[in-house]
Amino acid sequence: MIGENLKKNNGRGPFCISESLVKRLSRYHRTLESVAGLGVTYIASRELAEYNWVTSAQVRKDLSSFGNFGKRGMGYPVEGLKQELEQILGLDRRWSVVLVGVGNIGRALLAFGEFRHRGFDIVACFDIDPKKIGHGLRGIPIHHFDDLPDLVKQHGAEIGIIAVPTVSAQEVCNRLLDAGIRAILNFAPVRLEVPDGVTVRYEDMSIELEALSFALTSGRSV
Amino acid sequence: MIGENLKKNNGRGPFCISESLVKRLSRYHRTLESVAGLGVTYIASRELAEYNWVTSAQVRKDLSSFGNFGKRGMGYPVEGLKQELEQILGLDRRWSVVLVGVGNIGRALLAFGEFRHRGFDIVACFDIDPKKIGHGLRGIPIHHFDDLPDLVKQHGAEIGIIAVPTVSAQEVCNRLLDAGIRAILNFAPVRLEVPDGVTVRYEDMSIELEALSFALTSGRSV
DNA sequence: AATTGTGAACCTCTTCACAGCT
DNA sequence: AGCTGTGAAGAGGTTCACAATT
Repeated sequence: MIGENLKKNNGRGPFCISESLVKRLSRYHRTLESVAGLGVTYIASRELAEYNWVTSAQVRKDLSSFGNFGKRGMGYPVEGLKQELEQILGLDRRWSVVLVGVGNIGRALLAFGEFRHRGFDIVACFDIDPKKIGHGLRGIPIHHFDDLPDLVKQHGAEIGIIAVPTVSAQEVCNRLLDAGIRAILNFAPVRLEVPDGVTVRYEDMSIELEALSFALTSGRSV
Repeated sequence: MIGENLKKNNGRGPFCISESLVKRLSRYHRTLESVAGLGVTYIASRELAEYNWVTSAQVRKDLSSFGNFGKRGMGYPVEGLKQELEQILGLDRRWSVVLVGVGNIGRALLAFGEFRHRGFDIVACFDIDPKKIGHGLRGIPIHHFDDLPDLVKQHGAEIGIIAVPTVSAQEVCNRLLDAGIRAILNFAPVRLEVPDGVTVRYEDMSIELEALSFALTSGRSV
């Protein structure tokens, strides 16, 4: 969905980037993190490609939509490219995240240390069940959902995670938008209605298992 | 990646189905489950489309790759189509799943009741940490990883979930393949090397947060 | 000699538009 | 009249292949 050459519209404009491109950039970034640890200073598109199961042309095209980061004959400078990707992806800072719904998924996400490690801090979580309020999990307090706006403002949170039952997801989404949240990770298996300028990503683990079920049943790979 | 009309190759052949098509079929199935509960008997492609944020042509094309399930002038029979999709997706049975790695993600998945609800039973889990062995979680025993082959056979498990650190993922994958597993859900952020006929799905929650980070940083939607 | 950056070709998936049923 | 099923057209994303550069 790249409308035009992004280099000519750097950081501006309403251009839509394909989901797959952003995911690939994230993976390139991880690869760079790990090879940087090994002392590698330059990496060719071919190597970056092998690690991520894409073609080298894909890597070059992906990177070239954001700038000319490589040196012909040498490849890409590992540290430099890593930093460029961090700027592009917004990984050169930490993000405050609020979590709504402390049921099975919610608790699982709180236990999942990887988010913090990747720069995303769950600063507060919310539920409507009075029995859950107050009992902090892993040092993160559980608040009543009504206190959402205050706490979002207080923590400067910019990302919301929805981990409530499907029927409540849209309502929770609306409240998050009211509180100023513009980016949502939704674990409820339902499409959310949001205005322009708000990004929603969907995480649906059951659907991945169903894809495996399909593959085993049909004998086709997916 | 639909090679040819699937109706003419029904259930046979090495045809590859696009990831997005399978996911849409799963969503259609869920929609049918919920409208079936409301007593609706026929549903038009337009309605099915609205629930899932796709076009009605997309719905018709998707379904028509597997058969002629609709009645012109009326739409699709809810119950009939639901059953067809269950057959196509392999959701007309239960699946036995083994989970490898009882760290944060592993425990989270065990706590996540949705899998069982959708027909996937985690029948055994595995770890290499002797301190964890034996202590069952939610009635599911934790075995030593060495016992994997026996228990896979014993339970007739066909799906494996990998929830171990990145460095061990490929090794665990190989052992799962040795044990006869042909479908894997991998939570480690690394591409797995597998032979033809094996399906791997990747689940990477951090990458979704990074996509949100990108959207907020760049002002572009994803 | 090696590797990037990129226009063009290619391929896959989505949407259009309408013939064909009910 | 209403809706499906589908060939054709369109859009978007990927790969090819080569000129440009170090």
